[in-house]
Amino acid sequence: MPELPEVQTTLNGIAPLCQGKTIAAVHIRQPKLRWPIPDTLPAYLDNAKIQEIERRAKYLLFHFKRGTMLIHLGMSGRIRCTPEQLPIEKHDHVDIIFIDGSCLRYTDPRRFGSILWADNVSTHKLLKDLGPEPLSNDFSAQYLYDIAQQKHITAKALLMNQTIVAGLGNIYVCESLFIAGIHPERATKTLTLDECRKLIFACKTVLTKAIKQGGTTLKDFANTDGKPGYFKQSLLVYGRDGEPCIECNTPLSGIRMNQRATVFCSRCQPLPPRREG
DNA sequence: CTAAGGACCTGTCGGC
DNA sequence: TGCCGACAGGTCCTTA
Repeated sequence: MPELPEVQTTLNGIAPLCQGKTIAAVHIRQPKLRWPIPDTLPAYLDNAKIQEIERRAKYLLFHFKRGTMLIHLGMSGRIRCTPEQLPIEKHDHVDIIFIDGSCLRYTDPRRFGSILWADNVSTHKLLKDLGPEPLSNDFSAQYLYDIAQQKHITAKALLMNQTIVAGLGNIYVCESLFIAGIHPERATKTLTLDECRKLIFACKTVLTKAIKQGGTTLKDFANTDGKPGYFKQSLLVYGRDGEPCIECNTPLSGIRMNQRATVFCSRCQPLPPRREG
């Protein structure tokens, strides 16, 4: 469940339940995630109190006095916080038990997620090059336009690149490009400032709505409170290739870009807007 | 720099 | 019912 809205939904769900709590025990049943969970993690967490939890891009940051635990959910990661330790099921890789008996549990079938420690978040390898938060004012039309001018990449790659804007993924990029009327293969050099305005607006709108609806739940279930995300029913193009465009009825096109499903409307998102004369 | 591909994993679904 | 390939919300790393 991993783009920004899903991570934000996770944060909203767990923060009230574990912020301020002190850790009594850490159980690591499977340390082999995207990277191995550091051997030193349990020692860092032992008897430590969670001061604050925040989200940066698709990472959850658990701040302690001694440093920060980073959690990335990868493709299939999930976190729940329950009043007590529930029976352990397949893929429940890590439990963090608090002194009041409640349990923060990390579950991840594909194990593309990661749990790491950072002494200093601002210099951590995985975080230091992240671009601005898409919902912040730093993610502006002028900012995007300036970068678009410098790059020889496609519009889709522009928004997928976490060093340019941090938090979008395959679903929300497809959705944003559609709302902005920009073809995913459009060369960023040809984007106008006005088109960048549209893109910025589209990204912010989609993310905000998705967060409001608790994110997108594709297959399986649930967030931290057991409810699914309801944004799936609001998806305009993702997962709908071959189906009619909601704007013009043209069957949506499905292509692969960098081995990722890409869906768009060839009429609402025309390719070379033509080039000049 | 950019593009493209592999790598890391498990589960599910469609086709034969 | 079983097997096989394709595909799934990510992203790092290596190779052209």
